[in-house]
Amino acid sequence: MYTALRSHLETICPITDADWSVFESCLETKTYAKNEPLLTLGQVCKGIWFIQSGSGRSYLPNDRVEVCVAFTFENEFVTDFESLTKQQPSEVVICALEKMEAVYFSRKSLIDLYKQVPVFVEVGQRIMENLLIQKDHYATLFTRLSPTERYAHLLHHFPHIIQRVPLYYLASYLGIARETLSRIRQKK
Amino acid sequence: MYTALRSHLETICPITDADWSVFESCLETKTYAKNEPLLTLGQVCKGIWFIQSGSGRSYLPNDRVEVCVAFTFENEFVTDFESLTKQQPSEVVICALEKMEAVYFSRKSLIDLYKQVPVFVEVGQRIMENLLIQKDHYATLFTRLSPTERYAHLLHHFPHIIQRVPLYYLASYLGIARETLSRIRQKK
DNA sequence: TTCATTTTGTGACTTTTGTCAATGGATGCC
DNA sequence: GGCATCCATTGACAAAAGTCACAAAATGAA
Repeated sequence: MYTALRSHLETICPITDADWSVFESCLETKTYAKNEPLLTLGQVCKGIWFIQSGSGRSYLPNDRVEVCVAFTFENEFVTDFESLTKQQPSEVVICALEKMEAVYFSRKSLIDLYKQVPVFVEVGQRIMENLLIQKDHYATLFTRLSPTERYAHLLHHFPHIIQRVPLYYLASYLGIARETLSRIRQKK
Repeated sequence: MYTALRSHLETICPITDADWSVFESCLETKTYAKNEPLLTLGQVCKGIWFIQSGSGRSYLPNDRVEVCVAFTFENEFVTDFESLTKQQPSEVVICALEKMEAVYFSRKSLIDLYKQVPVFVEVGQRIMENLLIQKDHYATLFTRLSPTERYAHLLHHFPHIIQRVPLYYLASYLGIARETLSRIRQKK
């Protein structure tokens, strides 16, 4: 069971069958219909999802307009990191962009796991490192590049995002108006 | 010695005198003149600095224009996280914005420390969590807010940055032209 | 102080992007 | 199939920010 998750983790650190079975007992499969929320506004995030199929969208519903902050796909983790670590109400909404099947594990079970099976501490560390580096790249995308360059960057480095995400969400993610994105795409 | 660093870490997790003395033996004081580099372009980052006095600036020298990506002050850590964790050449330059005194510890000594004194694993985890949340806020600053709002946000949440950083660096950090920042400040 | 250098501010103009309104196409539901 | 809704595109115009040129402060060194 959960072979995709296991092989994903094994790219970080080898895991023995015994260690894996401890982790496996914390896992739970969850499915979501298109547009169904994984986490709603103001809810305290209690765990982490690993997407087996489908995709997710994280957005800030605050202002008059939604702002998409992340898209997540197969073999990626999704959570509201700030709400999860501080156990405070979430400011983001996470919902299924497409019909989604995910493996879910709670923060509580993760904390226990860290005590029982130390190898997972290192795994968690590595995942957090990668998340931080990703966030940094995303931030850089906005400070350094013009809208046209931002789109070109996605096209080059993350073409699957453009293929699977509606353009009006993509525009929001890139911090530009839908119409501007339309014109950028025409020029190509 | 290094009381500022110790009390900073103790806000995260209590540390016994015995544990602290192990850590202390890894520490080294370094001083930098104004504009002196801590880390240059292409260099592999080997450690982490904790600023005791003064301030630092991290910037991308890539394009024709420098892009400031971070300012760091007393009681904050500074490093190039990506270069440090992947041990690859740095794409950012870190230099002293003002005359700086810092406590330095190497990645190598940190890895040893994690093995010898497990409490520091948790400390490291927490620091990384906070870094990730900070980065996320910075990224949001750019996707959600207009230049005027970005400046207002800094003024409200990080007034010390505005007080101590030259405006042309600040403009670069905010992703706007120097002149635009000048005009935003006039309007107030 | 004086001079040179660095940093900040202003005005005129250009370019880019946003906004509004309308249209066309696609999709899904009955 | 027909209809309604959602999404993407386009045009005209407005607003915002960038660029260039230059001036005014501020800073620092001799």
